Amino acid sequence: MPKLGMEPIRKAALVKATIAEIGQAGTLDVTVSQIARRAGMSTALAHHYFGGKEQIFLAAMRHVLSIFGAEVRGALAVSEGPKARAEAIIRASFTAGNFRHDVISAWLNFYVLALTSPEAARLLRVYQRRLDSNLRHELRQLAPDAVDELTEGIAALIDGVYLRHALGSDGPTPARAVAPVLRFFRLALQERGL
Amino acid sequence: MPKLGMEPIRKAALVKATIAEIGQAGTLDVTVSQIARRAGMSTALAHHYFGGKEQIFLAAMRHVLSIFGAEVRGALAVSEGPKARAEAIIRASFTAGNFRHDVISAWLNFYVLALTSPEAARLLRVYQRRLDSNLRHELRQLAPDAVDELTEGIAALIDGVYLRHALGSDGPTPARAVAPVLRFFRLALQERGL
DNA sequence: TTTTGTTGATTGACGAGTCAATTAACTTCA
DNA sequence: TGAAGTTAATTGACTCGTCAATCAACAAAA
Repeated sequence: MPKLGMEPIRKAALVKATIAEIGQAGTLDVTVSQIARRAGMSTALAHHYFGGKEQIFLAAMRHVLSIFGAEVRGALAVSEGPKARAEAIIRASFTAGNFRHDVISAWLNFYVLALTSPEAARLLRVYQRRLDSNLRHELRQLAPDAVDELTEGIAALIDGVYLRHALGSDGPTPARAVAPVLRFFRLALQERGL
Repeated sequence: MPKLGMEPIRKAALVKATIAEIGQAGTLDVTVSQIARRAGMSTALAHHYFGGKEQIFLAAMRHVLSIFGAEVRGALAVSEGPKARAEAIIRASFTAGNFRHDVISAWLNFYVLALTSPEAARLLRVYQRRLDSNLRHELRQLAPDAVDELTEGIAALIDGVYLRHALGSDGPTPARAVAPVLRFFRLALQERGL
């Protein structure tokens, strides 16, 4: 049975299983053995590859973050002009994928983890900064004198709307979620005659 | 030691200890015995009064929520006119108390818990609805045709800004946090010539 | 003496991490 | 080519710790 080159395959399977398991449990309170079982291997092997539970979680979070980053880059690649590009960034935060139950679970638990795990806090800051600087780059070209305000407002709105929809009683509705953010953005531009 | 009428005192002590303990741990992963010890009693007694761990947490959350509700009512009581009252509601979400480390911790963990505990989800919805209807009541008098948009935007902005400041690298700064929300509010009014 | 308050001790379950041992695939060199 | 040696993959069984919950029993008040 032992084939060579299994490491990346197994690691990927564990990451995927971790996200699924956290999604199903709604908590970080999932056992290594649950994760390992879902990924089709023994607990010992999970430990062998990742070293410990927290490192499994962090790998899973890095994965979610990297997908998100790719989506943003993808959206930017096909958008021209600062206004369209800013809107693309906003939209990327509200794709259907980001509203999958397990992804929501991962995000919320990630926030909590960031309260205590320095490594998680670092990762989170990377995400925040990237969103910030992406937005800022476009907004500077639209309203140089109000970049800070606008960036702060839009970034916060994104997080807030996401949170409300993720936790809302009526399930997540990606399409409806973007609306308020875009409205704010356009209102702000309009006010400046753009 | 056994004095009568201990129940409310013990319960209050446990609630307070729970919040403190969650704050220190940053997680809901605190043991009943840690809580009980901090509250100055045995684990058995904690179980005796609350029945179980989850019920202790929920009591703690109800407490945080009720304090928050009281603050909003207090702020409303001294504000006249829809504009001032709306601003009062906004400001109430950003009092120093809400940015205490342990309260932040409680909130984030509460969000996570709401993903799986129906009772927690119910409580959360109570909070969300109250904020919504409070805002809506004032906004209707300012801009009847845009109540929905405005309420949604402001509520989301409150949550988002709170989240960002709670998790931001530079510690929470209540004063700076309100600014973007008030800015948005005033901008929206101004746009409507109010 | 019944009710309320209180605890130490115990139980039963579960979980993270470790280890020794097994298997298969690759490598080397006689 | 094929025997001997090396390394990656993999696991079952085990350790050690922890924790929620229960219980039997004691103390004080009413």
